Amino acid sequence: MDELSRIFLALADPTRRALLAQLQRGEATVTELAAPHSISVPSVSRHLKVLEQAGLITKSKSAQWRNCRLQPAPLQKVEEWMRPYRDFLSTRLDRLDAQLAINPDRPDAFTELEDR
Amino acid sequence: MDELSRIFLALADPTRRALLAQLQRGEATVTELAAPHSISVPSVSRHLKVLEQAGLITKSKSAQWRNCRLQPAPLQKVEEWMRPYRDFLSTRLDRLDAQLAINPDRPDAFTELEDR
DNA sequence: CTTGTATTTACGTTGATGCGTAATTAGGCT
DNA sequence: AGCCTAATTACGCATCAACGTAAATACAAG
Repeated sequence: MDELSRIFLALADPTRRALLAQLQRGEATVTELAAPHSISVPSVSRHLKVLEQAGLITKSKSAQWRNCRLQPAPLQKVEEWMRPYRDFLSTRLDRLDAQLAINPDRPDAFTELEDR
Repeated sequence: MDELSRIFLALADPTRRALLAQLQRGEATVTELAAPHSISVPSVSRHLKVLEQAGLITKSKSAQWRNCRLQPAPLQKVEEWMRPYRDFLSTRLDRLDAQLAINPDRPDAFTELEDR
């Protein structure tokens, strides 16, 4: 399992994305994070483990509490992976818009023209 | 299954990301997309179905061929989802303010935020 | 040392995922 | 019609993901 797959898989769950959203407000313990959810605390703990193994969060222990904190690196990796697509799709859309202004009946006649 | 989960789940597979990378070069049929991979054509067809249901590609049929093409909307949705995280993680002062708003009585709870 | 709290791990179940092979649908061609 | 190619769907199988309950671990305080 490569790193990007771990990151995307971690993000592919609404509960885990909600946990990340909670952590935007600052650090939080496991029970604090579990409170707004209807699922059990062990389930939240497992979700946090997935997020941790994806590098999206880190846990620092003080006594029996684990303070969870957001980490920026994985999301930066996602940005890097997306960059060529954003460049490609933006230029492609621009050219498609231009083509639609000229030939509104054949928007797909433009596809093979693009080589990068 | 919400839309973002479908998108992230579709991206959480190396084969599917490789298929998207191939489509950066333009349209391609199913067999063309399957050629560089060691898996079977039906498996690639199923992967493409996942990508299609996530909105990442569309298929236009001409005769018995399906021309697959990249679609920008889902990746833009991912960008939108990531934006608040990028803003949050970029500046340390924001984190400090957020932490003070949540835990005004425990100023030492965010001392770890100052490293890095 | 015992109790209470926070968290993780174990266990069993359920549903989803990924794969290859085989069968099926669909279109073009002679 | 018959045949060939492209693509999807059906089937069986193995693996993995998510959940709750229950047990286990870790730590602080009485």
